[in-house]
Amino acid sequence: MIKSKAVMVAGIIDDIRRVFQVLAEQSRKVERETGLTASQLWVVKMLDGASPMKVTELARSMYLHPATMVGLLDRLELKGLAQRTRSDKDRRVVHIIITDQGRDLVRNAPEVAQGLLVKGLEPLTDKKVKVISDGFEQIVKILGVQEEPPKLIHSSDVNLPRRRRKPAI
Amino acid sequence: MIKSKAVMVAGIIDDIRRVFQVLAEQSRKVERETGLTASQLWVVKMLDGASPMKVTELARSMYLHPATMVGLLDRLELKGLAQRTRSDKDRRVVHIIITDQGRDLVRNAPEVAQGLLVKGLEPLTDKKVKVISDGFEQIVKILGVQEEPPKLIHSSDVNLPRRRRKPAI
DNA sequence: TGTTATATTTTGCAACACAAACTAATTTGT
DNA sequence: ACAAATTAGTTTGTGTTGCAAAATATAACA
Repeated sequence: MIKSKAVMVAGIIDDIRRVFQVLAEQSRKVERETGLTASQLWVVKMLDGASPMKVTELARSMYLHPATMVGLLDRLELKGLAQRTRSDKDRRVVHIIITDQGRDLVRNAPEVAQGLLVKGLEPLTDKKVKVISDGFEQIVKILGVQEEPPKLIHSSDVNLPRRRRKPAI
Repeated sequence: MIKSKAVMVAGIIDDIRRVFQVLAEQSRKVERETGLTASQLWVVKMLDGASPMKVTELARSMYLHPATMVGLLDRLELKGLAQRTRSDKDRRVVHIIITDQGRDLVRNAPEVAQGLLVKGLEPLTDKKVKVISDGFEQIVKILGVQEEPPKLIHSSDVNLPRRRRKPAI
């Protein structure tokens, strides 16, 4: 019997849920092993990709509130993985840079999903991998289109603090 | 130019990361709208699928620690979406049932990813949907195999409290 | 009967995530 | 030039998640 589209969609959603579960559990395991939470590791990786970054840039890239990012950075700085520097050009902004220790960590970080997936996808033929890859791109596109507009219409006030209320008195 | 397998694998990992982001953001939006966190909503949906359920059953089905589930249930009970009943057969166990209000909520719950995906996948041909579906199944299988053994070897003590230490005195 | 196992709960802790308010610096309007 | 508005980052306060360890209460076993 051939599955109907509705059934397949339901299956996809269920699969996503399961992937979600497994990755969450994985990240908890990594946390126990390395003392770094998934969020923290992600920030470090972000910095590894592009080093000085502003607080707001980082927050937006992770869809987080700036206040949340400050907390994350506090902990990372405490662990010596990132460092804050006040900008000279504009003294309001803070440049976050990754430390050597941070880079080391990224090198040796147990790749959460990566290791599993690389190993799991290894034995498949290129063609099969391509099929999977295309499927994911499709999903990202579907989820992405819905996600972009609010950011572009008014040029990114997503996850930034709401307009400050007039201060009392 | 044809992508190498390594590049495709990297792409898949990046796509998963992006799906993760989008869903996390979605769930925060739903939380703002309904006052229910993703975890809470998920428990209610679980109960909607099979009501009465034991605390431990629920915890295991969500890969959570029983203590974590207790907190979730406290909040759900407070909101009148679930209800606890002590079993008569075995007075240690607690049966969790979903309330009418809980069922209502599930009916009208803004389907986090579901809505987006159903709408996004709607215009695609059955064949394309199948390709995507197969891809996800593959990923789940890859992530799953690595994940199963610890549960099966000793018959599921995952996420159950560790052996209690001999009580002091 | 006493020991051991099971099911749930309580307590204590750390991280995450946000909103609101605050400080300091910069830009804009007049 | 200077007051008002904006921007960047931070602090403070609140609620949720998640776990481990210990506490309870009940059941099963030896």
